[in-house]
Amino acid sequence: MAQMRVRSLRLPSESQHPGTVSRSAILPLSFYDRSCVTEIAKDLLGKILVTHTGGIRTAGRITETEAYAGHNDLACHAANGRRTRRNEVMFGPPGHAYVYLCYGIHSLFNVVTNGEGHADAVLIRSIHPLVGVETMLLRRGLTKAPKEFTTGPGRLTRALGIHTSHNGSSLLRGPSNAKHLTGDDSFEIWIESDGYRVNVESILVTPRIGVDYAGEDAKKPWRFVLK
DNA sequence: CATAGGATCGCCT
DNA sequence: GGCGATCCTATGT
Repeated sequence: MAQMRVRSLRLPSESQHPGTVSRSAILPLSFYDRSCVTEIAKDLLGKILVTHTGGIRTAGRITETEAYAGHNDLACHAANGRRTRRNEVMFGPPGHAYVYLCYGIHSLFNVVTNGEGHADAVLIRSIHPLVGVETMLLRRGLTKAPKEFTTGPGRLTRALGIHTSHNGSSLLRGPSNAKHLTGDDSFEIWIESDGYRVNVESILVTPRIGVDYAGEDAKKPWRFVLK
């Protein structure tokens, strides 16, 4: 990966949640502003997806991603340059959230990559919970933590409180300190690195899930799973 | 305006 | 492994 400039983020007192480290770095624009979406999808494994609202932080380590390669990819919403109100955000600048509703129920979270006009995105399919487990369980309507409750693209968004109203949100900002704000006014999403290293042998590569309609593109090995 | 189908999940058998 | 939930999006008339 090209050298990237990271912005140091000093975490406030809430950082002594188990699983966090004293210092993390929000992924900068240069991380998302790259042309190889499969490379970015791989690089996102091991990073930490964070949401912060009303002073409450929830976060988990990314363990599964899928790359969607814009207009050349029949599995992508922007296949053949299709541009609609729903997928408009994908054509915009990198480092933003593309959140859309799937099967009428699930909000699916993607990060927009590559330069403006290139509708590339990475779908986040699973995280391992790290911060704010109680809050995430509450959002999932659970009282006790099952083995895995933030696996699956629909379940992780629900645990993190992400929904379609966050479509278009920038991922380049840190936490809002505006605790007096409520609901979406204070909702921030970002992805950070805590230095966790992923080695190539621990990455399982498979075709993407649920894209059988995409012909030959359905066979492309663009799903990445942290073993 | 009508309608088919979807980058899923959870519960059932 | 089957199926219902649940509703937006895209597309066609």
